Amino acid sequence: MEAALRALADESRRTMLETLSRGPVTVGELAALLPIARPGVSRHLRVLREAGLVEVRQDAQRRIYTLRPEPLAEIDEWLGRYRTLWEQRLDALHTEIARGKRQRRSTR
Amino acid sequence: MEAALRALADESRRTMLETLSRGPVTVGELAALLPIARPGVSRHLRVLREAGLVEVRQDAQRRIYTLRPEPLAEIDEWLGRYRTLWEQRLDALHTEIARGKRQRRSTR
DNA sequence: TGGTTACGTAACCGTCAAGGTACATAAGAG
DNA sequence: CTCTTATGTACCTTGACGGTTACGTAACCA
Repeated sequence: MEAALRALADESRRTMLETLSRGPVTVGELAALLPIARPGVSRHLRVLREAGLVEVRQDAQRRIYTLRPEPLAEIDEWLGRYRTLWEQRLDALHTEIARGKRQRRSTR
Repeated sequence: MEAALRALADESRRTMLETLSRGPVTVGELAALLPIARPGVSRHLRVLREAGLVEVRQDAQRRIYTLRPEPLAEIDEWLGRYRTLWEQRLDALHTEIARGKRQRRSTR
Protein backbone atom coordinates (compact mmCIF):
# COMPACT_ATOMS: atom_id res chain seq x y z
CA MET A 1 0.00 0.00 0.00
CA GLU A 2 2.97 2.18 0.75
CA ALA A 3 4.16 2.06 -2.84
CA ALA A 4 0.65 2.43 -4.21
CA LEU A 5 0.10 5.63 -2.25
CA ARG A 6 3.32 7.09 -3.59
CA ALA A 7 2.26 6.07 -7.08
CA LEU A 8 -1.05 7.88 -6.68
CA ALA A 9 0.68 11.09 -5.64
CA ASP A 10 1.53 11.86 -9.25
CA GLU A 11 -1.11 13.25 -11.51
CA SER A 12 0.15 11.71 -14.72
CA ARG A 13 -0.01 8.30 -13.10
CA ARG A 14 -3.54 8.92 -11.88
CA THR A 15 -4.54 9.83 -15.41
CA MET A 16 -2.95 6.63 -16.64
CA LEU A 17 -4.93 4.60 -14.12
CA GLU A 18 -8.06 6.39 -15.19
CA THR A 19 -7.40 5.36 -18.76
CA LEU A 20 -6.53 1.83 -17.75
CA SER A 21 -9.78 1.57 -15.84
CA ARG A 22 -11.57 1.61 -19.17
CA GLY A 23 -9.65 -1.40 -20.40
CA PRO A 24 -6.22 -2.70 -21.44
CA VAL A 25 -4.04 -0.32 -23.38
CA THR A 26 -0.61 -0.16 -24.96
CA VAL A 27 2.21 2.16 -24.02
CA GLY A 28 1.85 4.15 -27.19
CA GLU A 29 -1.83 4.71 -26.64
CA LEU A 30 -1.14 5.92 -23.13
CA ALA A 31 1.59 8.25 -24.32
CA ALA A 32 -0.74 9.74 -26.92
CA LEU A 33 -3.10 10.85 -24.16
CA LEU A 34 -0.45 12.43 -21.97
CA PRO A 35 1.58 15.60 -22.30
CA ILE A 36 4.84 13.75 -21.68
CA ALA A 37 7.12 11.80 -23.99
CA ARG A 38 7.03 8.02 -24.29
CA PRO A 39 10.07 7.22 -22.17
CA GLY A 40 8.46 9.11 -19.33
CA VAL A 41 5.38 7.00 -19.72
CA SER A 42 7.51 3.88 -19.56
CA ARG A 43 9.04 5.07 -16.33
CA HIS A 44 5.63 5.82 -14.84
CA LEU A 45 4.49 2.37 -15.86
CA ARG A 46 7.45 0.94 -14.04
CA VAL A 47 6.38 2.69 -10.86
CA LEU A 48 2.83 1.42 -11.29
CA ARG A 49 4.11 -2.08 -11.95
CA GLU A 50 6.28 -2.07 -8.84
CA ALA A 51 3.29 -0.87 -6.86
CA GLY A 52 1.31 -3.80 -8.20
CA LEU A 53 -1.18 -1.50 -9.86
CA VAL A 54 -0.72 -2.77 -13.40
CA GLU A 55 0.16 -5.98 -15.19
CA VAL A 56 1.84 -6.38 -18.56
CA ARG A 57 1.39 -8.93 -21.22
CA GLN A 58 3.22 -9.00 -24.49
CA ASP A 59 1.61 -9.07 -27.90
CA ALA A 60 4.20 -9.04 -30.66
CA GLN A 61 6.15 -5.81 -30.19
CA ARG A 62 3.43 -4.31 -28.08
CA ARG A 63 3.14 -4.38 -24.32
CA ILE A 64 -0.43 -4.39 -23.19
CA TYR A 65 -1.01 -3.01 -19.74
CA THR A 66 -4.02 -3.84 -17.62
CA LEU A 67 -5.15 -2.36 -14.34
CA ARG A 68 -4.70 -4.40 -11.20
CA PRO A 69 -6.95 -2.73 -8.63
CA GLU A 70 -6.01 -4.77 -5.57
CA PRO A 71 -3.61 -2.19 -4.10
CA LEU A 72 -6.40 0.35 -4.36
CA ALA A 73 -8.48 -1.94 -2.22
CA GLU A 74 -5.70 -1.91 0.36
CA ILE A 75 -5.73 1.86 0.38
CA ASP A 76 -9.48 1.76 0.76
CA GLU A 77 -9.05 -0.56 3.69
CA TRP A 78 -6.51 1.79 5.21
CA LEU A 79 -8.89 4.69 4.76
CA GLY A 80 -11.43 2.61 6.64
CA ARG A 81 -9.84 3.60 9.92
CA TYR A 82 -10.92 7.15 9.24
CA ARG A 83 -14.22 6.45 7.55
CA THR A 84 -16.29 6.56 10.71
CA LEU A 85 -14.72 9.89 11.54
CA TRP A 86 -15.77 11.66 8.40
CA GLU A 87 -19.11 9.91 8.33
CA GLN A 88 -19.83 11.26 11.78
CA ARG A 89 -19.06 14.72 10.52
CA LEU A 90 -21.07 14.37 7.38
CA ASP A 91 -23.95 12.98 9.35
CA ALA A 92 -23.70 15.93 11.66
CA LEU A 93 -23.81 18.29 8.71
CA HIS A 94 -26.68 16.90 6.74
CA THR A 95 -28.22 14.27 8.87
CA GLU A 96 -31.12 13.55 6.63
CA ILE A 97 -29.48 13.70 3.24
CA ALA A 98 -26.60 11.31 3.73
CA ARG A 99 -28.91 8.42 4.23
CA GLY A 100 -28.44 6.50 1.02
CA LYS A 101 -24.73 7.02 0.82
CA ARG A 102 -23.53 4.14 2.86
CA GLN A 103 -24.85 0.98 1.30
CA ARG A 104 -21.56 0.51 -0.49
CA ARG A 105 -19.60 -0.61 2.51
CA SER A 106 -18.29 -3.98 1.44
CA THR A 107 -17.02 -6.75 3.68
CA ARG A 108 -14.17 -5.76 5.88
CA MET B 1 -7.77 15.83 -3.06
CA GLU B 2 -4.67 16.42 -5.08
CA ALA B 3 -2.84 17.90 -2.11
CA ALA B 4 -4.22 15.32 0.28
CA LEU B 5 -2.91 12.46 -1.85
CA ARG B 6 0.53 14.03 -1.89
CA ALA B 7 0.33 14.45 1.85
CA LEU B 8 -0.48 10.77 2.31
CA ALA B 9 2.52 9.71 0.27
CA ASP B 10 4.80 10.36 3.23
CA GLU B 11 4.98 7.82 5.97
CA SER B 12 5.71 10.26 8.77
CA ARG B 13 2.61 12.18 7.88
CA ARG B 14 0.51 9.03 7.81
CA THR B 15 1.77 8.22 11.28
CA MET B 16 0.83 11.70 12.38
CA LEU B 17 -2.69 11.26 11.03
CA GLU B 18 -2.91 7.94 12.79
CA THR B 19 -2.04 9.64 16.05
CA LEU B 20 -4.42 12.49 15.37
CA SER B 21 -7.21 10.02 14.72
CA ARG B 22 -7.13 9.19 18.42
CA GLY B 23 -7.73 12.79 19.39
CA PRO B 24 -6.27 16.30 19.41
CA VAL B 25 -2.59 16.57 20.13
CA THR B 26 0.14 19.17 20.43
CA VAL B 27 3.20 19.51 18.22
CA GLY B 28 5.50 18.39 20.99
CA GLU B 29 3.49 15.26 21.61
CA LEU B 30 3.60 14.43 17.95
CA ALA B 31 7.34 15.01 17.77
CA ALA B 32 7.89 12.69 20.71
CA LEU B 33 6.34 9.84 18.75
CA LEU B 34 8.34 10.40 15.58
CA PRO B 35 11.97 9.80 14.67
CA ILE B 36 12.36 13.32 13.32
CA ALA B 37 13.11 16.61 15.03
CA ARG B 38 10.43 19.08 15.95
CA PRO B 39 10.95 21.55 13.11
CA GLY B 40 10.38 18.70 10.71
CA VAL B 41 7.13 17.95 12.43
CA SER B 42 6.11 21.57 12.07
CA ARG B 43 6.77 21.39 8.37
CA HIS B 44 4.78 18.20 8.01
CA LEU B 45 1.94 19.83 9.86
CA ARG B 46 2.07 22.68 7.43
CA VAL B 47 1.63 20.26 4.54
CA LEU B 48 -1.27 18.61 6.30
CA ARG B 49 -2.81 21.99 7.04
CA GLU B 50 -2.54 23.10 3.43
CA ALA B 51 -4.14 19.84 2.39
CA GLY B 52 -6.99 20.57 4.78
CA LEU B 53 -6.28 17.45 6.78
CA VAL B 54 -5.72 19.17 10.11
CA GLU B 55 -6.91 22.20 11.99
CA VAL B 56 -5.06 24.19 14.61
CA ARG B 57 -6.29 25.95 17.64
CA GLN B 58 -4.12 27.80 20.06
CA ASP B 59 -3.99 27.17 23.80
CA ALA B 60 -1.48 29.46 25.50
CA GLN B 61 1.87 28.63 23.88
CA ARG B 62 0.62 25.33 22.61
CA ARG B 63 -0.89 24.64 19.22
CA ILE B 64 -3.42 21.88 19.37
CA TYR B 65 -3.94 20.03 16.15
CA THR B 66 -7.05 18.10 15.31
CA LEU B 67 -7.76 15.82 12.41
CA ARG B 68 -10.02 17.05 9.63
CA PRO B 69 -11.04 13.94 7.76
CA GLU B 70 -12.98 15.52 4.92
CA PRO B 71 -10.18 15.32 2.35
CA LEU B 72 -9.92 11.63 3.11
CA ALA B 73 -13.56 11.34 2.16
CA GLU B 74 -12.71 12.95 -1.16
CA ILE B 75 -10.01 10.38 -1.74
CA ASP B 76 -12.48 7.70 -0.83
CA GLU B 77 -14.87 9.11 -3.35
CA TRP B 78 -12.16 9.15 -5.99
CA LEU B 79 -11.34 5.53 -5.20
CA GLY B 80 -14.99 4.82 -5.79
CA ARG B 81 -14.42 4.81 -9.51
CA TYR B 82 -12.30 1.73 -9.07
CA ARG B 83 -14.23 0.09 -6.28
CA THR B 84 -16.46 -1.97 -8.51
CA LEU B 85 -13.38 -3.24 -10.30
CA TRP B 86 -11.71 -4.71 -7.26
CA GLU B 87 -14.97 -5.88 -5.80
CA GLN B 88 -15.60 -7.89 -8.92
CA ARG B 89 -12.21 -9.49 -8.44
CA LEU B 90 -12.70 -10.10 -4.77
CA ASP B 91 -16.12 -11.56 -5.41
CA ALA B 92 -14.57 -13.89 -7.94
CA LEU B 93 -12.01 -14.89 -5.38
CA HIS B 94 -14.62 -15.41 -2.71
CA THR B 95 -16.81 -17.57 -4.87
CA GLU B 96 -13.77 -19.61 -5.67
CA ILE B 97 -13.06 -20.07 -1.99
CA ALA B 98 -16.69 -20.73 -1.30
CA ARG B 99 -16.74 -23.34 -3.98
CA GLY B 100 -13.72 -24.97 -2.42
CA LYS B 101 -15.38 -24.98 0.94
CA ARG B 102 -18.76 -25.96 -0.51
CA GLN B 103 -20.34 -22.87 0.96
CA ARG B 104 -23.01 -20.71 -0.52
CA ARG B 105 -22.74 -16.92 -0.55
CA SER B 106 -25.68 -14.96 0.65
CA THR B 107 -26.93 -12.35 -1.76
CA ARG B 108 -26.17 -8.74 -0.98
C1' DT C 1 18.76 -9.62 -44.60
C1' DG C 2 17.77 -4.92 -43.59
C1' DG C 3 14.31 -1.80 -42.10
C1' DT C 4 10.52 -0.43 -39.14
C1' DT C 5 7.74 -0.53 -35.02
C1' DA C 6 7.16 -0.49 -30.12
C1' DC C 7 9.13 -0.33 -26.11
C1' DG C 8 12.57 -0.11 -22.31
C1' DT C 9 16.90 1.85 -20.26
C1' DA C 10 20.83 5.05 -19.59
C1' DA C 11 22.54 9.39 -18.82
C1' DC C 12 21.65 13.97 -17.70
C1' DC C 13 19.33 18.06 -15.72
C1' DG C 14 16.32 21.08 -13.02
C1' DT C 15 13.19 21.10 -9.29
C1' DC C 16 11.23 19.78 -5.18
C1' DA C 17 10.94 17.53 -0.80
C1' DA C 18 12.61 16.08 3.70
C1' DG C 19 15.87 16.38 7.07
C1' DG C 20 18.85 19.08 10.32
C1' DT C 21 20.68 23.40 12.84
C1' DA C 22 20.11 27.98 14.11
C1' DC C 23 17.15 31.64 14.98
C1' DA C 24 12.66 34.40 15.69
C1' DT C 25 8.48 34.97 18.30
C1' DA C 26 4.61 34.67 21.29
C1' DA C 27 2.76 33.52 25.66
C1' DG C 28 3.20 32.33 30.66
C1' DA C 29 5.85 32.22 34.89
C1' DG C 30 8.55 34.52 38.37
C1' DC D 1 11.34 42.94 32.66
C1' DT D 2 13.68 38.55 32.17
C1' DC D 3 13.48 33.52 31.58
C1' DT D 4 11.39 29.48 29.94
C1' DT D 5 8.24 26.93 27.03
C1' DA D 6 6.25 25.80 22.66
C1' DT D 7 6.24 26.42 18.15
C1' DG D 8 7.13 28.29 13.53
C1' DT D 9 10.52 29.92 9.92
C1' DA D 10 15.03 30.59 7.36
C1' DC D 11 18.63 28.46 5.40
C1' DC D 12 21.38 24.74 3.86
C1' DT D 13 22.27 20.06 2.13
C1' DT D 14 21.14 15.82 0.16
C1' DG D 15 18.50 12.68 -2.34
C1' DA D 16 14.51 11.49 -4.96
C1' DC D 17 11.58 12.56 -8.88
C1' DG D 18 9.87 13.90 -13.36
C1' DG D 19 11.11 15.16 -17.75
C1' DT D 20 14.12 15.01 -22.00
C1' DT D 21 17.27 13.05 -25.62
C1' DA D 22 19.98 9.27 -27.18
C1' DC D 23 20.48 4.60 -27.53
C1' DG D 24 19.61 -0.62 -27.15
C1' DT D 25 16.64 -4.43 -28.49
C1' DA D 26 13.05 -7.66 -29.63
C1' DA D 27 9.55 -8.73 -32.92
C1' DC D 28 7.38 -8.26 -37.19
C1' DC D 29 7.72 -7.05 -42.36
C1' DA D 30 9.32 -6.60 -47.25
